Amino acid sequence: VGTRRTLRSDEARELARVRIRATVDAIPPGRVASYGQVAREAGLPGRARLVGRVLADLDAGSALPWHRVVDAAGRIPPRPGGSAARQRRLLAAEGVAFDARGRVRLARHAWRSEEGDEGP
DNA sequence: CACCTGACAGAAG
DNA sequence: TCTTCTGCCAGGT
Repeated sequence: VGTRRTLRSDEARELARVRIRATVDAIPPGRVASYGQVAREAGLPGRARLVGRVLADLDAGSALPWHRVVDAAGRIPPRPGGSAARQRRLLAAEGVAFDARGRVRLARHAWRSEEGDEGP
């Protein structure tokens, strides 16, 4: 192997990304998870921003359900690119309900990795 | 190499 | 409920 000095950290970073993508992919339809939650589920507590980076790097054709990731309060902050509207549409299509303020009703749609896909 | 930005979160006031 | 501040850390300039 030619360049082995950064191999270790590169591998670690790649592993983190893979785990994050796998976690997002595990969020069932009609449910949402926060960035922080995804990070924790992926075994990377406190690294919500990394989750954001990974999602931001996804290519348009990705099959990952990125729209099921919202912020800790169920909000979908306006992002450059206008993906917020698309996200709302995708979530609504899955039956996700929003409150008057435009926040996802976490009480009904928060993902619980432990349980199946049943809600309150 | 220093410095800044960002698909975040949690504590504090 | 909102603002400010601190933690975290990968990437870019």
